[in-house]
Amino acid sequence: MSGISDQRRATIHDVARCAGVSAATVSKVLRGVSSVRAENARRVRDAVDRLGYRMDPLASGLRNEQRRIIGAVVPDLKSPFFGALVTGLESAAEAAGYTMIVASSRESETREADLVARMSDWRVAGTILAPVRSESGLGAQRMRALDMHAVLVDRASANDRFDTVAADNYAASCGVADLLVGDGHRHVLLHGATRISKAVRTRLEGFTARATALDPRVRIDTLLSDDAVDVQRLAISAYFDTPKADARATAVFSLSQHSTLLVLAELRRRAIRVPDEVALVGFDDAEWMQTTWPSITAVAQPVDAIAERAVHVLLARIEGTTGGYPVQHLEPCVLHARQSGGSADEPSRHVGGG
Amino acid sequence: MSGISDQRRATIHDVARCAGVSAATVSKVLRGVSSVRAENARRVRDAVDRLGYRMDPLASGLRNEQRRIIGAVVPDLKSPFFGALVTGLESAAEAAGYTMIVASSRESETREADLVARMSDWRVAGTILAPVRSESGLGAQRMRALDMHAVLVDRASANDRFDTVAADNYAASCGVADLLVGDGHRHVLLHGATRISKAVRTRLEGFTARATALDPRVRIDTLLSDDAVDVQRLAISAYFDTPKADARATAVFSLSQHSTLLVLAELRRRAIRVPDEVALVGFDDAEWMQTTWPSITAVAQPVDAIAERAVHVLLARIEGTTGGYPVQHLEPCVLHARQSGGSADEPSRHVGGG
DNA sequence: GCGAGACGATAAATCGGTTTACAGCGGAAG
DNA sequence: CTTCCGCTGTAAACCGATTTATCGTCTCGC
Repeated sequence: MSGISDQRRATIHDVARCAGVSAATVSKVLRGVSSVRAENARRVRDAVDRLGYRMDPLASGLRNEQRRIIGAVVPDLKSPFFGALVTGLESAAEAAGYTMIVASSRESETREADLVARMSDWRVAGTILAPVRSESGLGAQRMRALDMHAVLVDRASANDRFDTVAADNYAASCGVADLLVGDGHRHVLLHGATRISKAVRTRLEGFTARATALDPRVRIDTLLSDDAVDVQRLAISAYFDTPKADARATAVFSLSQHSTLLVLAELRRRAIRVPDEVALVGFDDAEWMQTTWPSITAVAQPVDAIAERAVHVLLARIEGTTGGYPVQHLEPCVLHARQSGGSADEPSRHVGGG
Repeated sequence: MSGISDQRRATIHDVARCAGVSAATVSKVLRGVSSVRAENARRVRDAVDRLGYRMDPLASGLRNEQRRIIGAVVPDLKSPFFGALVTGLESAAEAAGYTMIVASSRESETREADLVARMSDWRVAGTILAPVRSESGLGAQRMRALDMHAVLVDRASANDRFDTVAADNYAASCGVADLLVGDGHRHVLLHGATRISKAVRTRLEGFTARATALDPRVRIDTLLSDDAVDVQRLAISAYFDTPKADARATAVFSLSQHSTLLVLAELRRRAIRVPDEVALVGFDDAEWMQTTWPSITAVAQPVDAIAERAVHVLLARIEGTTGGYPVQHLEPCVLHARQSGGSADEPSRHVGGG
């Protein structure tokens, strides 16, 4: 409050006095507990309106062991993926009457562990953690030690202590294999430009397994690194430098958004026609991929579904309605077939799920 | 807490008992107040370590009028700009010993006003609002009514009640005019694809004023709309359809990131060479703009500077070290001259500031 | 008419800290 | 020797809600 207008906020006692009842009665009315005479309830509501009373959510939770707060820790708020995730989490939490506290670990595991501890300081009812590395990283360890309610999201697979929610990377990559191999490609380049997280590894495995199953003769090259952009660019360039056309892939499956961008730029610079000479399918969709020309065929992660599922699973744990062992949830991705993938006119379709 | 391990968290009273002093003394030690004998301070710190005590930030603030919390309300967490902004705000707030509570208004003004009120419920020390529309929108009105400490960022210009912090859109656009007109362009298309916010209008005005000042004969076309993508695409296409080459612009200044993408895609589809036939400069930089080919000349907004400034200005108000009228802060942008702008070999340079 | 039970309301305890008012103590000044 | 002051430390009040224990009242059944 900025000094000038010096009227204190109304407290529950002010409301009680104004309505001629006790604070306990006001509390009951406000939280919808029965056992209040209709007449008194009305007077309380009148007083609330007249005084413009609003409950202090902090004081409200003070006496309870847990507060109606859900913590969220994500590695990076700049990325549209986590931005969308947080937005979804916020909606779902709000719908359930919880406030969200968001913090970014900025891809640092020690910071992640700190933030988890800070969430515990706030006596959050539960925490949703998108780990920097994996389900067994520092943050998850800390949560285990602090015996917190939590759900691991995105960069996490099955865990023996916490529920997990993630995109079905494996199935989605199988879907990409179906598309490319089904389209006649027998030589594919898998390109990964980010740190090799569990998610990226799973994508690689899914594609390889399915492609090999479809046709054992399929040839798969891989180009993985998390070097600087220039180095990676050179690597891609070198790959496509090969004189014999049959020595290089006819399709690229890029395993992350960043990777898609890099490959695309390099193909353009070399004036390789997409998809005629080389088809391109990317993991992780982005708005610009519909807008470029050619538009980019990509796997869209079900970020809203992940967010909603994560909150629901967490709330179930908090309320104790689920018991027993933790569950691994996989949400189906959607493959948006656009121009760069080759075979056009194919509708978007769901791939995988669990 | 998940039930099994049933040891309550240590409270300040536990620490006091363990150290053989009173809770008040522990409180003093913890908050670095002097007037505690060195011997006692040591014993308190020992007890804190032994018990693993951590303060409850909620209970801590309960007695004070304000709590060490800063609220942030942004229109959209999915956008990298606001994601980066929030990350910066979080860092700065944390460095000052505050916790941040972030909420997304999802481009809705009524929701914005709701969130502001909710921040006030939390007794935040101050709020940083990136308004959906402008400095006179519903959120700012509510903050005024609630007499809150606040700073408006990004989509806001001078306000008679709150300090504001934003990128220096005007000066940056002047810089773009310098670049393009200086490069010989005498016919420029200004393209805006998003809702016409105050920021976009300012960019337009800055460019027009400077370009006209440099050479009164400069011709400026404008294409502004917030229609659906397809409609906009058609509009751009139509613009470049003109048969006479001298009837169309030789350079495009796109006023938002989305707009840059749209224009770029359309130029590509029509196989118009960038920058040879048409130069392109965009407002708002993105990672992909360095990676595409040609790379995109763009104005980078000083998001970290904005965040840091916003927090510092807010803290100054909270602590009452600034008085008098609110101040409008403009942070200088950086123009990254890359390939699409034409004249290469020019280093990035700061444009504007205040 | 009386005890039991249901119902509504409230005073008081509680949560975990901070702040205030005051007390004890030792040294310096008068 | 007394007084006064500054320095430490503590008990108690306080913040704004929830929850508990208690109490009065009314009704019902016997």
